[in-house]
Amino acid sequence: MKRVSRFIFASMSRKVRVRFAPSPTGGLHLGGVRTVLYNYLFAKKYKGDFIVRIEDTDQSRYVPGAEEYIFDTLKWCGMIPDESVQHGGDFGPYRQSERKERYKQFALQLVNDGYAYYAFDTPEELEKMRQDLKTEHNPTPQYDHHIRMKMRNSLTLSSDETHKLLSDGERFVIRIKVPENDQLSFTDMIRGEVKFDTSTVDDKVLLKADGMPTYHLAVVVDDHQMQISHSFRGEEWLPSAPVHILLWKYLFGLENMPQWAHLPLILGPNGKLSKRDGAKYGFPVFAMNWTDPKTGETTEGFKEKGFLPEAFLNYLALLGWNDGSEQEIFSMEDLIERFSMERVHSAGAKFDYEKAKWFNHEWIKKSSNSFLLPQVKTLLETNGITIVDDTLLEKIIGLIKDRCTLLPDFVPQSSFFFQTPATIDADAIRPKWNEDKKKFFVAYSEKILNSEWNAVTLENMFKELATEKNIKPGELQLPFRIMLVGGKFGPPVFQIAEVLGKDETVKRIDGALKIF
RNA sequence: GGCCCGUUCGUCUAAGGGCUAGGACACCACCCUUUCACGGUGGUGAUACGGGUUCGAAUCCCGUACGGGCUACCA
Repeated sequence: MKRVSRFIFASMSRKVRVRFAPSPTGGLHLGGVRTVLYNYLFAKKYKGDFIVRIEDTDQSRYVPGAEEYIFDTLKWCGMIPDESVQHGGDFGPYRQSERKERYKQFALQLVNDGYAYYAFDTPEELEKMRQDLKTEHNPTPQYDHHIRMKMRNSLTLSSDETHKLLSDGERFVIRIKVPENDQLSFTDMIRGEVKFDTSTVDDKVLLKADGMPTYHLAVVVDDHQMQISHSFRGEEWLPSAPVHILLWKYLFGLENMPQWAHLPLILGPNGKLSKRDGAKYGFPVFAMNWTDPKTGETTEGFKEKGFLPEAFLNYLALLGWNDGSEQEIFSMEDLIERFSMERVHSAGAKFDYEKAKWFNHEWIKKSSNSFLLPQVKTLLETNGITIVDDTLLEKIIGLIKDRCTLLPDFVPQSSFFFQTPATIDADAIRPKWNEDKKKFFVAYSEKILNSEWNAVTLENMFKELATEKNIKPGELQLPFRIMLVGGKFGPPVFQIAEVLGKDETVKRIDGALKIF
């Protein structure tokens, strides 16, 4: 493992302020949630601010409901922003579409300083350029220093022509003028020094024809104005880092640039984890259910699948990070205490649904019955089981939680406590069933009618009677279970009887005896 | 194609030059349990390859291979 950031913390003099900057274009997937988590942990660890900024500069990709969804997800995860569209703060607005004018002003400043230029090329002209220059060795020609002087922009046009086009209202963009032979580098908190040769960097658009900034301009301006100290984002942003370095240099000074960490990607079973393939993988990719407002199609989320947020985040935290010990179960408090960016792995990690489920199982087992109660209760009620006695349900939860990996498992594991089993797995008993056993149960159900009602007594009476009748108690337990539960599963059978109560137990024995 | 990032059991990972390469998930076996689980014990299983440097390399350097990302007026 490469560890690089010792000196970064030494130089961490300013207040820690980090931001999660999602684009509201759909559901929040695994990778996004982990990015939030690392931001959140880092902020809380250093008593800093966690900011959520909505990056909605692409109006064509605006999806209604997506912004709300993001905040709902954060709430479910228990990661509450200190500043955001919903939480206020001194550095707003926190929606980039509402900061439009600021970006333009900086773009114009760059033009004036000679670091950027107006470009009037139409989409058709750009397409033509790409087609004309395309070769086997260069399948995707870039708008860069090689060709900028052959295009229609303020570098090739005279000052008068440029002004005329501008005053005529001709559509234009502003592009950064990337220098030709510059070596750029920065120290990534996870990867160490990363170098770039500016000759391979293209003249990215900074301000679009609709007046909106692109990500490149907006992120730099906002990170500066919001006084962001550390900037964490996915590895897919690494190639555009040189553009951002240049902008920091031109606009606000390299010394004010946040420390960067480019997080490794989370991969699916066959490489890149894609939002669309959620159903195909057989496991969710979104944190919560997401319904596409256009198609009406719903993609299942971890929440609805039955994950506890604690477990979901615990697993995500470990996907690319560990504290060096062999501990795997971490609460949010633990994570805040132990987290460090320098121990984040640099390689991508494949998402393992089996392990995710294991974490959930662990969290269910370690959660108190009362903590689980409201969630299980809701689940049962949506499945048509009315809960009248919370104390009883709590007891039942304690009996069955070892057997539940996902929250919905509580339904089949507990429904027989509330309803007479709809089906009885009689086939499991019939082969070994006989008249003696039947007589045993007739006698047993009579005997327990007058008995003290607890698991221990029930079990003792069961064994005594079996011995009396010369039958091995073990051979009778499975039939008894089937009578009460309907199948071969569930907690110890006498505990089930205890919870069921005298009347119901006797009733189920009688009912089953008619079928066998 | 170019640029950037990466590479330890199937998967997530530990090991900051000195090891029988450790743990977890999954899998298998056994124990516990006359249900299903939990739990316990054990097992299968990895340093991509080739060169250096060194007494000694998973670890440092170079190359190769492979994987991933980026290459939009998307983020």
